[in-house]
Amino acid sequence: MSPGDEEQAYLAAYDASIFPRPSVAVDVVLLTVRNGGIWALLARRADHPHRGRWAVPGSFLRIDESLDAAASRVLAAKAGLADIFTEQLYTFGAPDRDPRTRVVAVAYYALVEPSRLDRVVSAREAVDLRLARLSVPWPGETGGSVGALDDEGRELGLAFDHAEILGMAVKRIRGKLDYAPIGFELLPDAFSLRDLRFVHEAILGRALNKDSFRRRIIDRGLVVPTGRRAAGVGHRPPELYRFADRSAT
Amino acid sequence: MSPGDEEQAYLAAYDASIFPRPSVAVDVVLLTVRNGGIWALLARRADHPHRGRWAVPGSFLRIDESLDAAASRVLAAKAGLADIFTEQLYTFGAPDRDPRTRVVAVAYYALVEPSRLDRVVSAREAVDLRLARLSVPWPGETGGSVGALDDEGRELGLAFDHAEILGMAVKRIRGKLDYAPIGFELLPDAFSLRDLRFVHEAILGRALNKDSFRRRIIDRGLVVPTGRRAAGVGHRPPELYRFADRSAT
DNA sequence: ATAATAGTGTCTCTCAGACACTATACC
DNA sequence: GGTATAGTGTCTGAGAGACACTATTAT
Repeated sequence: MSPGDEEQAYLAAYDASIFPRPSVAVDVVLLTVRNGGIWALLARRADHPHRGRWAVPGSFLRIDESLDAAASRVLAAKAGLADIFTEQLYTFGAPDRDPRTRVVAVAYYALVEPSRLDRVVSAREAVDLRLARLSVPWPGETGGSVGALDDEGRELGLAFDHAEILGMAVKRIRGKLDYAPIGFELLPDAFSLRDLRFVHEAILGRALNKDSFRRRIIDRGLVVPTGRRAAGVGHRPPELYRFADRSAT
Repeated sequence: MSPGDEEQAYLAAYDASIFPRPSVAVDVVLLTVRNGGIWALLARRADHPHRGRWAVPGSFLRIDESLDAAASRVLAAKAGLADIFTEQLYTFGAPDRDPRTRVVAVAYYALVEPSRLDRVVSAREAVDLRLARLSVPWPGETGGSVGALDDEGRELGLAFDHAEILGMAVKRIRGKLDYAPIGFELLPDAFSLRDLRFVHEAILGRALNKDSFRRRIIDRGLVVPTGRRAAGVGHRPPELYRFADRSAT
């Protein structure tokens, strides 16, 4: 028996069903920034458990699908979105996080420009799918649970451990903002430096110095002026910039 | 039927077995720093697949065990270690990463002072369990695969996607080093600033400025002098410091 | 003209790197 | 005393915050 045959025989005899297996779900925190805050797409649960509560969109992982592919599938199915910045966030695996059965949830986060979401949310009746403003009760990158608010500023009931998942997403983008060009994912192709600063301020939850922000962004070569200016803004119109391809850096 | 009863009935009727489920494994990259390099604990695989190749220690997740608990269990079982700094790293889920069956691997990394590992590795015959120096072919936080070397500097064959898992661990600790006190996890209770700098240099893979490193560490209040000095070093003995409890900051 | 924001120039403060200099143990 | 490293003092340059000042458009 050659080593290759031996390995083939081993694999053929391997019984994958001897250990009880958890289910694996992929949940995607779709984030955007508008009105000075961070907003997340949430779906109202139609079924038990946690029926009527609001949940981060997700799906069980298919048996021949990569984790990244599952995240893309969730974004396409729940929000009709493709080509979105998406990154793995953290994996949640407390034994009792889902009362049905053991579910290990691989969480992702995705960033999208708000105008691409307006269509998504208005297409539904905004009853079972909505954008909710996040309320972050901790400063900086402390971490912890994060709530979601309805239009009147009341806390929405969140399903499972999704307050923790939202908290991890906020912590992550706050941490990445300083060294990764993620602000651009939340803006249209052309934007003023003021727009970009507002995005950063919303994510960080604090005001930034106007002048040093401008200099930092320009000095790092992250943006390129387009030569166009915004119009009809009621004051001196700002130069519009676009994200500089990182290959230029 | 009250809402509570209805939920109970739903959960009782829920059949968790209708979807095929992947296996979930927890792999732990146990890292230490010595001789100017980063070293990882690797186990030689006794069985197919990848028999004879070197793998990051791991185990299948038990059905009632949290992910963190599984990581601790792996450290206790494979290295006899408890109370080690451990943190979730990334989840690897390519459909073909294990030829036996679909396995989603939740990777952790752990940091330990090298003297605590000498016992572990010498207890075995160093045939099926060893520390291997990592060879990192990329600068900074670029990311990518990382190899492991034997005592003669030859590449060890790694199992599965474990070169990628090692790479993610190195990328993570390089990124965390600047803002998190992880260097102390790799040193005994009392250490000189020179020792600490060598740990940082080994992790980052580049030399650091002696003077500014000293000032940065002291000015941030991360360390407290013990009043003791190292002895028998052949030159002026350095002050020994200990890690300052972060509550003091 | 006025309001409002865009955008520039300059000063200061902090921090990292560089480097010179002194200190101290072991040989 | 020589050697090797510990530890301090000082200069310089880069970058952030603060602030004053000019520029430009809508009303």
